[in-house]
Amino acid sequence: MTSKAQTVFPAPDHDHGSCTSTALAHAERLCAARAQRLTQMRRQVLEALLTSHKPLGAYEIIDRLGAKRRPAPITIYRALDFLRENGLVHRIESRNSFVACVHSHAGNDPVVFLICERCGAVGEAPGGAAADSLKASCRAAGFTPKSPVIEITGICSHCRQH
Amino acid sequence: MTSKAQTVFPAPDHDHGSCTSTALAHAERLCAARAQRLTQMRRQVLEALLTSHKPLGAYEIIDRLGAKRRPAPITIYRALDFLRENGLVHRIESRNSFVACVHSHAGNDPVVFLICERCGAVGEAPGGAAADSLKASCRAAGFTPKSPVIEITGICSHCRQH
DNA sequence: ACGGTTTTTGCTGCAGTGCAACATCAAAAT
DNA sequence: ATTTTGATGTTGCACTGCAGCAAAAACCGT
Repeated sequence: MTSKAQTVFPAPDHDHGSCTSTALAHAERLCAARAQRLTQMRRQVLEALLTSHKPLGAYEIIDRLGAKRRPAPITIYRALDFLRENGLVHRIESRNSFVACVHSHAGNDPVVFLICERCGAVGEAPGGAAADSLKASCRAAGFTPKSPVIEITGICSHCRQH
Repeated sequence: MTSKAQTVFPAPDHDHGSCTSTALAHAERLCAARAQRLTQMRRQVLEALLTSHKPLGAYEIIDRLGAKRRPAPITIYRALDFLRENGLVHRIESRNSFVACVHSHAGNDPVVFLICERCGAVGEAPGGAAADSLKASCRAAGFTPKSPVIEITGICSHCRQH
């Protein structure tokens, strides 16, 4: 079961470097396939999110690539918009912050974000099962759903053990 | 089925006045029972949310009670904190705004917010069924959940018909 | 009614979020 | 080569949300 939990919450000591470069390579392939441009700026923003492995706010992102010249907030938001449109980044609504997406999402099943209060890590759990009952609730209310947001705060498996 | 949908999305032409005063009376009873003080400020903020029947941001709330003297944002947030702690108001995370709660929530089942993109109305659907599968997802990830946030954007029953 | 305590509100200031409008510059299409 | 599109830079602004302190109001025991 530990192995299963790790697919959602990577161990704190896992190989950041390799998972970052894997994700970057995937982003490049995906953009190439779609004729979308993964520019310097966009790549840097994605990279900042990948290496932090936690949700970051716009200003935190600026701080992390601010060595040379600090881009304005709007620049970050535009890069984030692009990355979100291409499914490379998610927005955490309850935190006004953003995380890099590590999976390839199966179909358009909604994702459940598990947000650790202690360490700030965010895991993505499959939401297929919950989606069915949510759709039923929507139907009962005569509501036509578009994008479901499911965010759960709590304590992650690693923090739990201490 | 229309009657069922109306329990989640009240008809645009329903009797605001009576549902507002009912909710206010309920708030008063609840605060009295808990020895909590429903002060002028708090009451006014709740009233603004009830009469609007849509989510409002802090500044919008200020505008609605600003006739006489405009309270500072912090005053509004404090009133909102109080109202939320007592379950009279919910925060819509994906909008940074707040709605008055119209039901008595059964137990601590999570609520599903259905947010209409067209008219801005927010309905509260029961989330008991979805909660079970979400809890299962959490367990599988070794995650101990606290407060689930479920918000779904889409088109409500009334807007659908036009 | 009095003073003391607690709660609530007012006030100032600040950091972060997020967008609009416009200018500039580079790449792609014609 | 020219036009069109897209990306970034710049300025400015409005909203969100809280910290810290001071003043005012409500509560309570005597």
